Amino acid sequence: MTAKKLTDAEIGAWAGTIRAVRAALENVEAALKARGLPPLAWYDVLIELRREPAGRRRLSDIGERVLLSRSNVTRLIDRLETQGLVTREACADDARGAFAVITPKGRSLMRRMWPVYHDTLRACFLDHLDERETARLAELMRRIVAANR
Amino acid sequence: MTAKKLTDAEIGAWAGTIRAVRAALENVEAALKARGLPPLAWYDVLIELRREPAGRRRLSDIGERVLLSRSNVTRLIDRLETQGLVTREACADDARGAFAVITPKGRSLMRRMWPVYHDTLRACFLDHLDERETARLAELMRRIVAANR
DNA sequence: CAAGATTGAGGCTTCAATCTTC
DNA sequence: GAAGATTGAAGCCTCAATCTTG
Repeated sequence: MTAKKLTDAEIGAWAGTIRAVRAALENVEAALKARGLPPLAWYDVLIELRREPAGRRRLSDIGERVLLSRSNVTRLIDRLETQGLVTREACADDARGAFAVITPKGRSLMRRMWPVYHDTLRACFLDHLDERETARLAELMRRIVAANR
Repeated sequence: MTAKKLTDAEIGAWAGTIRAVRAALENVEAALKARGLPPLAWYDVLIELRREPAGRRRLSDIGERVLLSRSNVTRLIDRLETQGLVTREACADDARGAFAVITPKGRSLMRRMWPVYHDTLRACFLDHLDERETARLAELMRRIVAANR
């Protein structure tokens, strides 16, 4: 029978990371809402579309790439489509598939959301790390993500 | 007009941290579910009750302390109460308030959940950091959390 | 009026079932 | 049969309104 104990540093690393991410995300969501802007999850989808030269991506791709809410992509795209931020396009090679394509209105929304996202993320997270810590944190988290595949 | 750019390291630190936390949490939830155990949020509440000598805490306290889902505590406690994991108790000093009290069944559930939580957390997160990295990560995240108050 | 807690409504997520196409 | 996507049902979260007590 093993003890299954964690050290104080381990508890601090895990609980602290969760709390820090949550606090930053909550502040970003609050800042967006205060300006009448939609949730961060919308930005998260739109940016993945905008990364592509054609401004579009398969729905199945989106679910894998997105940072938040791996949830039902179909209905998330439904909501963006209702707002005119994306359109759906049939897929030529694979008739099962569908593309989501970012619209000019979608690109315009991103330009309004970015400053809010950027400023809040700096104030609530990035500004509290120096350059070396930022680089180390990135390396370390990349390692963990890579191990979880 | 400012550029509002982030460095690659900053993007990596932020996106990487979110992805790492999400991956670890998803793996923990999956491991619990695979063994027929309830979601981590339940453990998260129970442990806050068990920390107290009397095994109880005011509902308003719980919302502030819990790691995940700061959401509607009333209904979360409702679910735990339905399963016999906690009971509600009136508050003597303040008739507005209510306590949630962990039951023996609640303590027993925690003992079954902990090994799964522990092992998965190690495998998906903690084992990929050495001792120095763990300590630094804890310190750094503590700093960010403290700044967000 | 403020704080602690509960409730109803609406929105989002999750899960399983389904449909089409590969 | 497997993969991409959609749908219905059920559960959970969020928000505002409410009730009670300080």
